[in-house]
Amino acid sequence: MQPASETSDNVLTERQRDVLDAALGLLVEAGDALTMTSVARRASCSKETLYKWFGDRDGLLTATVQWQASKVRGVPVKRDGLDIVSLTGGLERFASDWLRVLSGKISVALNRVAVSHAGSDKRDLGAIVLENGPFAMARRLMPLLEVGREAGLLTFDDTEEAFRTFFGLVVRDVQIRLLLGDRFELTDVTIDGEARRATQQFFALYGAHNHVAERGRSTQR
Amino acid sequence: MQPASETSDNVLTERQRDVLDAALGLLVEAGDALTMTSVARRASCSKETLYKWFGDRDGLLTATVQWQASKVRGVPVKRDGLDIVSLTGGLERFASDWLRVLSGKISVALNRVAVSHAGSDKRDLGAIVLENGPFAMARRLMPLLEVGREAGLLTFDDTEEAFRTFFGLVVRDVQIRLLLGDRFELTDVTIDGEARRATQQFFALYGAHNHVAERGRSTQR
DNA sequence: CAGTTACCGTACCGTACGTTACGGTTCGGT
DNA sequence: ACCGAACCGTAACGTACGGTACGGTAACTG
Repeated sequence: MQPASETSDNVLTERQRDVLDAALGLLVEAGDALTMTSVARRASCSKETLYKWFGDRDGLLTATVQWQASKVRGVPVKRDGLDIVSLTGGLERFASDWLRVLSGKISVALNRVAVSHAGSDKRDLGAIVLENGPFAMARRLMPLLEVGREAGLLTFDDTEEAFRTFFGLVVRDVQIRLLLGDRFELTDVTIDGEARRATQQFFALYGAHNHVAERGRSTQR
Repeated sequence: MQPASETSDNVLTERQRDVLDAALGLLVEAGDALTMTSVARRASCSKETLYKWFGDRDGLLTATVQWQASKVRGVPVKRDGLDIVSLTGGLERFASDWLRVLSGKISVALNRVAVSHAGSDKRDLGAIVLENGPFAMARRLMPLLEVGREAGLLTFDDTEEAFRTFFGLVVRDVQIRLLLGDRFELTDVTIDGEARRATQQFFALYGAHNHVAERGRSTQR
């Protein structure tokens, strides 16, 4: 009765991973119109097996989202950068990677299905995407920000506040426009430019020895 | 064959508006699980009438979204503020209104259904929401920004760039978290604080006679 | 080799829901 | 008073899809 994918560990056979990859592809192509039959056909497996492994359709969707999430656990940002140059580079690389993932077909498809299922009674895909999206980003970036503060390069009281501002400067309206189906030209060079701009603006707001940062700081909280 | 709602004008009888209000309420409560039967029952009308007026389910959804959009055409921002105080106030009020709408149940429900239907072959709800959401905001705010620039209070080359940065500073991760089902406490006082912070940070980046603005400007585009 | 397990392929069942059809009622126009 | 249009309520139809059952096959185990 308990499907194997219920366990928090990723105990998936290679075959199961193949099936989930097929489901992922179908999710990207067909969105929420994905059916159990189509997954079975694409993965060359029987529906009975799908139900045995994943319980029901929701379980399959959940396992698919978790499977993708487990694949994108990015490399942690290095904290060795104590000078302004490496901190800037770290932030820029971070923003660049982030925008690249965010604008990918898989990310858009996953966020779409999670949004449409949010608020449902059953397993909450929104929480999973939230956990492996924005929250994971925060967990990875906030230590870097604090290292920058300890090194005297950044000035802020609330690390989460600073992160969320960085989020806003990087993402802006890109994600919501992609989710709403706006055709969006995001070349690699554009993304790098966006990352550079966001990082510069972030330093303008939170850089140490900056009268603007002092002003902003006095009104925080 | 052509439903009445196909015309770009809002030629809706009072009865039709009542029906769409019922559909709107159902959309907020049940999300995409809204059924034709439930709308007919809630609005005390027959399904035959729904099909005659709106063509099919997609037509009903489209008309509902457009109906809500036609209701929120906000008051245009006054452009008479040429001094820094009224410009700041205008931006703050704008940001505050925006966050309030964005975090409302209706907005979340509409964005949810639009996101889940985006990329569909038929009528594109995503385009409608995009047009009446972010794009409408841009059309309303960009003139104000340009008035501020002409008055020597703001400095930027690309108005749309400036607007998108303001967007990022105001919205940050609020909308995506709401869409993904994150429980979010947004009291009125919190929203006002956010609006004030975003406006201050925007002035820090784009305010005239600000060395930061000059720096940022030199790297734009 | 017999038995068990795991799986594929397919056929099948039940139901929910979009869509249509129809009888009955109200109401404005003549 | 009569007619027709518009509309309500409900029943009925068709289908798509989630979920289940079952026969067949290959591999593994004793």
